[in-house]
Amino acid sequence: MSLPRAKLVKNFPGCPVEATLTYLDGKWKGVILFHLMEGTLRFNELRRKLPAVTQRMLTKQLRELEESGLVSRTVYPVVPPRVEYAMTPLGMTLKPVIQALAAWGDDYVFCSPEGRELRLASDGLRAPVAALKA
Amino acid sequence: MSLPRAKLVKNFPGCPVEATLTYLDGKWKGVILFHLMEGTLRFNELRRKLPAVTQRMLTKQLRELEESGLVSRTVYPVVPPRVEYAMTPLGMTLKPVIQALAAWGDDYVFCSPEGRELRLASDGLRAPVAALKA
DNA sequence: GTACGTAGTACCCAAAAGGATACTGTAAAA
DNA sequence: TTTTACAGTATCCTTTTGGGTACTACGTAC
Repeated sequence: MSLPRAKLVKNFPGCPVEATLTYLDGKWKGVILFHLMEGTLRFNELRRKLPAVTQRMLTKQLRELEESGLVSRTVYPVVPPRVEYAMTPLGMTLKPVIQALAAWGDDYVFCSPEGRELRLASDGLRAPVAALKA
Repeated sequence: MSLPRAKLVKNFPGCPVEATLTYLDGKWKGVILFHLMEGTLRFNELRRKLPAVTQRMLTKQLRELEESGLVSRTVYPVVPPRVEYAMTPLGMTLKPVIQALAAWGDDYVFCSPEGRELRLASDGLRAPVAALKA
């Protein structure tokens, strides 16, 4: 439809940040995009990369990503079935975003040794504070 | 506790991307951070910037951001009450992330003229495709 | 003396998100 | 002949998230 690229986003009940987060929202979308950035994957390949996800959830998240146009789904009519998931060109434009998210996570988020709990580098952000000046 | 900055994140049931998203997750956190990046705001100032948020939700989201250590809350014991919210140094490290999210939102997310519905620039990403090669 | 602005809480409810489990059909491998 | 891998669905249930409304206290302005 060749919409004029009017930044109608300004009317969004929030801001461009929220707008983007809308598409990344969902428990597994971040990881999925992260892995697909590296290359096409089959359904069960993805599943193995996300040990904790259930089949149902993986399917759901992939369908949503597909509907957004960020990920493509290609079915090969063979048996056993072969379905490949890949980033679309539009999806690839998210690369800088995913990289920014990953970089921050690497620098500031830790798992407590015991379990699954996350924690921020709140202990004064010793080393990281340098990055602040840069 | 001066944890060695071991990247325990590698054990996270997802990846650094998910880890970061964990902290941005919540219907209003993105917008709040976006606005606080520009400077300290009082509770009702924020509220005016987010016409659609309810008092209860704004409070909740702010408390969560405070608990993460991304935002600080300063109470001035005067009457009427005065409470100021500001980014912490740790919160400020999110700036590149917020900027990346905002940039992508600006470029690729549109509101349909009618209403509140979001849509991606899926019509072939005409202009944006150039950015892909860069 | 009533209303207003400030920064919230408390309580209840609806909707959405996520999870557990079981089931499908085909072909090749064991 | 049973099992395995593949890529899912279907059904049900629990948890989380978000929203609506009413209430608070205090001091000032009208």
